[in-house]
This record gives sequence, C-alpha cells and structure tokens, in this order.
Amino acid sequence: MRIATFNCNSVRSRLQIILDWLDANSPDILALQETKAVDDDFPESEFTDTGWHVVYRGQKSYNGVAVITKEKCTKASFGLQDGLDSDEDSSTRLAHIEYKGIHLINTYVPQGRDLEHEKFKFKLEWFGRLRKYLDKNFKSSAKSKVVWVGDLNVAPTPIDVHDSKKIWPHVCHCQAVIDAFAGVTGFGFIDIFRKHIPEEGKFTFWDYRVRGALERGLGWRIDHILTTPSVAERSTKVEIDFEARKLEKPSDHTFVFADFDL
DNA sequence: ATGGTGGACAATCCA
Repeated sequence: MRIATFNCNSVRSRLQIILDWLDANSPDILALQETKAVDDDFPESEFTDTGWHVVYRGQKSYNGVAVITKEKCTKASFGLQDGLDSDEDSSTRLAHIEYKGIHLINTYVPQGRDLEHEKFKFKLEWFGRLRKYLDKNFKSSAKSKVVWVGDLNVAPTPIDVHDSKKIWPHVCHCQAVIDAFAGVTGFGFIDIFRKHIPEEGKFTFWDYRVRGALERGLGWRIDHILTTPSVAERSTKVEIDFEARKLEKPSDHTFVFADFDL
C-alpha cells in the first residue's frame, strides 16, 4: 500500500500536477491540503473520470482537505467534531477516512501567524483537540491502524529545518509547538520518515518568498507521515518527490509518500 | 532588505 500527502496550494491551479502524479505513482491514498475550493467548485469529475475516488471538504479561499483513493473508501468524515469548529476553520482542516482497515487522518494544521498572535494559541489548542479526537475514536494506538499525514506546520527537530538556531523561535519551530505536537504523537505515532531517512537536509517545503530557496537548501520538513506501531513495522520506504517543484508553476511543497507491506 | 512570491478573489488576507 502506498500513501502520499501533498499541500497543493489550490487543487484547481495544480490539477494537472496532481493528475500526472497519480498516474505516475499509482498511490492507494493521496491526501491533499489547502485545496482552496468550496465543495461546489471542487474538480471532482476530473479525478473520477480517470477512475479515482475522492472525498473533500473545502471553504472559500483558504484551507480545504481532500483524499483521493484508488478504490472507494468505506468511511469519510471531516473536522474535529468537538463542537468548537468555528465558521472560519469549520471542518476544512481534517479529513478522516477508512480504507482497507487503515484509518487515515489528513490534517492541515493551523499555521499560527506569529508567536504573539491569537492564531498561534489556536494552533497549540488545535493539536490538543486532535489528541482528544484520537483518544475518543481509537481505544489505543497498539490496537489501531492509524496513519496521520498532512501539512502539520511543525518542524519537530533541529534537522527538520535548514538553520535551527537562526529560525528559532518560529510558529513552526519553537518549544511550544514542539510540545503541542508531542502531545499528539504521544497517542502512539511513529515518525516513519525518520525510520527510513535519518539524515539532515531533507525537506518538504520551501518558502516562495525566499529567492532560490530550493537551490540554496533553505527548506523545512513540515509535511509528515506518522503511523501507529503496527503500521510502522510494515513500512518499507518513504520518499520525497520533487516533480512538483520542477514544473513551470512550481508548488512550495513536495509530494511525500510511504510504502507499506499491507 | 520587517521585504520577498503565489493563490484566491476582487481590497486585502494568508502562507
């Protein structure tokens, strides 16, 4: 089984990149973030016409998640469902599907703006709410096959950024966000990217606003694939795919995917 | 360099 994640920064503007990637890599699951399309405007037929299945939940201009699958998923729900989803960030940051016995949680974690901003507080709380969601939905990580993917807007260790000392503290790389993220991984998630790729300098995101960021190695690893132990022990490979960066209209994120003996 | 670029969407907001 192949599971992939991609912050597409508008599903409509990068539709061809996504379709080409699906065709070339044949994943079982592709999780998208920042689709930036209300449900009526989501290009559903463009995926289903080529045989893919897709579930999605979006809003105007911002956020939005989708999950594309090879076969139809058995369950799909959206949002944290804790009664606290505001209109602004309603249910467009989390998709939860079940596919062949695997529970996939696809999240676009709030970015947080800056350390003093109210949105950063919202981000820290959001991680806490996600942990509650997991505890509520799964008895334990040992007994559940859960895969958590997405743009998690956290670079959890020094080697997940190009210059930790220079960047620290940042909303995606500071103690508070690392602790909040650890609160979720404490559920029982293993960072299978690091199981397969332990070396530094491997990134998934480069800021558009930094000139020549990719060539200069000024990246961040904020797109993640984490799994519960029973899934982690069956992972065989994790890879960053740079194809989306080489096109005429490059994305700021890469595709990341993992293969499992499942 | 308190900027920069890209996307949505129509004046700015977000990353």
